[in-house]
Amino acid sequence: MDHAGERREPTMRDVAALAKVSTKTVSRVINGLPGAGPEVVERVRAAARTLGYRPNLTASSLRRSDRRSATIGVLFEDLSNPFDSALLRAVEDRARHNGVLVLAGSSEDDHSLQRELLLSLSARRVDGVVVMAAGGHQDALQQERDRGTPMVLVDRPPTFGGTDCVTTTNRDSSREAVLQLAALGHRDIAFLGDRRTLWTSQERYTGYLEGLAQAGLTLREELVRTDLHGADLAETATKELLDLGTPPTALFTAQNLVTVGSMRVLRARGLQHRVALIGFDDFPLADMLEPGITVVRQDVPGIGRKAAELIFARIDGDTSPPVHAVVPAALVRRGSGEIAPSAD
Amino acid sequence: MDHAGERREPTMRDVAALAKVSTKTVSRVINGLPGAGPEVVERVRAAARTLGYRPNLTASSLRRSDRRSATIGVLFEDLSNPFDSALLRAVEDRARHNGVLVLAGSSEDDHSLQRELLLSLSARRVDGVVVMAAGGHQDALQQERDRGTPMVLVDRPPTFGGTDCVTTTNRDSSREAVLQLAALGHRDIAFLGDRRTLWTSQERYTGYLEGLAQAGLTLREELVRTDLHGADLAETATKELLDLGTPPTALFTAQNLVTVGSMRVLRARGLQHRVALIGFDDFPLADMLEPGITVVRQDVPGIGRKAAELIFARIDGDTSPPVHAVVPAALVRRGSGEIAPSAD
DNA sequence: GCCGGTTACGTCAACGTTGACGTAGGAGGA
DNA sequence: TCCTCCTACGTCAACGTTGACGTAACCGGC
Repeated sequence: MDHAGERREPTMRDVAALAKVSTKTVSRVINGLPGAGPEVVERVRAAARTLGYRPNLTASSLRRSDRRSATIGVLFEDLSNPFDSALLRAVEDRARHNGVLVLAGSSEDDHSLQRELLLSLSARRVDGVVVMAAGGHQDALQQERDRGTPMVLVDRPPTFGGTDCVTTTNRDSSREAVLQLAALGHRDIAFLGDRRTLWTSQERYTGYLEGLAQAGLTLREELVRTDLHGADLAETATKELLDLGTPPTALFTAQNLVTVGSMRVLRARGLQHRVALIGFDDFPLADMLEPGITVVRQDVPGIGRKAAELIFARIDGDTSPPVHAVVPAALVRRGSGEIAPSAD
Repeated sequence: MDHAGERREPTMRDVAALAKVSTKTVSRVINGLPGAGPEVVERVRAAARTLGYRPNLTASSLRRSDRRSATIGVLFEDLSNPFDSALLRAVEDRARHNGVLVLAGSSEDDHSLQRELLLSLSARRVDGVVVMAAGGHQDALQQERDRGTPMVLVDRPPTFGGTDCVTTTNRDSSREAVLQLAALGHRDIAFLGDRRTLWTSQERYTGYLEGLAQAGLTLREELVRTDLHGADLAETATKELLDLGTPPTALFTAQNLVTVGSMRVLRARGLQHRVALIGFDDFPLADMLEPGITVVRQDVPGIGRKAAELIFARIDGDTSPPVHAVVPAALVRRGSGEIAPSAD
């Protein structure tokens, strides 16, 4: 069954020898090109089958004129994050449809790691990359872009020009969330956000400010907590907020894991029915909690589809001006965002 | 900034010309091999920098004797499933550590799609593959294995010999779950499982049977529902079970999405505090529900690490006998599995 | 019978890189 | 002084494949 035998992999030459034709003819048959008679085709196919021949795409793409590797790179922050993995899946589906495979990596929001991964992708001559840009400078991204690699940024726009990008309605949806809380009578609405270096965090914060302003509320600086990377930091920050003399009556948590962290604290203190909560980013089972968690839901498959569409268009030579596609998010009301301020 | 100019990518030849050395010397410098004087090294580095040279790994691995592509393939069922994506991340971390990139694909539990993806990986000459075998026959997997591609199966063992594999304690943990329910006094314990073609489903079902037997309970065939692929089918099945003349007082849901489906129905009927529930596979926020969901938790990072460890050992030439590693799962008690049968 | 066109092949070089091997020059030892 | 060994390069071919181009055989039409 399993032979550890170190035999060479069969090549076109081997197939050609067995079928008594030239390698060029084998190439024609394998690639389904015309110029081979029916019986020769059958002979070559049979030879390939008996030898267990597999075409070598790396050799092929090295030689071919189009130089395609039929592979794209995907560089997200953390592939185990549900947002990232849903996005990956959407891109992958579209890629498969084009006969393209996906090289996937997690940058952990570290731009030096992102740079390394980008170089690795570049060394493998991927046809294009879909990137969730790490915070901080984007020199490596720009450099790669400038070398001519088709590139689409998702979730966060580039700090340099000339590159397609797909984001969601971060600011507008955040404003909407805050306005909804204000409409219920909340005056002390806290903002809990991820790293300030992230564009999405900034946008959502701006939306928060706009919401407050539009509702005629004044900003209480001490209700703003940022740089909460991960649920643990969010928990700590939420506790601090609730321990304030005049604690917030509503929380706007501007990221996935931050929402989870805040939820944990509210539940631990039995406040989940008293303090309103709206989170940015949906997550599984948000509807099954008590109360259900009101969230701003991004259209993740939509974003992924759009990003894939753009990257493949660019790969196919589309040279139209760069696009910044904005895929709308929607407020999903489930209860936690519909709690009015308590009367005490 | 962005020049669409169709200029050729610089190669070693270009660098060599600029640095006034031979391509072989450039190769030595790029690969950090000895045999180049310090000032030549500097000259070559400078030339590479000015030209924006990037080594071409495909050409390199074509020519090199070890033939490594520094790439492995990962073929899971659905990369957007939290179990799969956590596994992917664990494998990816270990791969990165070895300077290896990951080509990821979703087989959707369709063995003909899996075959196609496997051929794609093979054409790219990946150094090895980590596969969650699709249900049904595994001819394509075996064929690939027999060609000498290092392979590790995760979650489900191979139906053929000679291949490493990493699974969890499906049967033992399922038995333990059922015994816990029986110990609380439950006599009508339902089994809800995924596709019967899946080895994990079969194992968990066997564990369920063993649990019943060990507790001295007799199997009620009508309490067994299988082939529930996805939360929707699970919902329907759960409703049917609850509508029986003598409905079950406890549910053992043998997969992720099945658990979610059952939970939805229990909540919709207000039974979440009356009908006991233990699920196989943990999921995010299971602890924050009311009641918390008792689950059998697999050690996903552990499984991923082990799988990665095995595949890289094989790639590095380890020829010891094939291993079937079993990573223990643990019962996590959160409430839903600790509900005693109601007295009516 | 001859000519132009088409079909079905084959030959050859090249894609970018590296292994095998060659060589010039200097260092070091007897 | 001569020989050996080492260092720092260079030359060449080959990895598996395909683009460009060559060619022999055949077909149809006049």
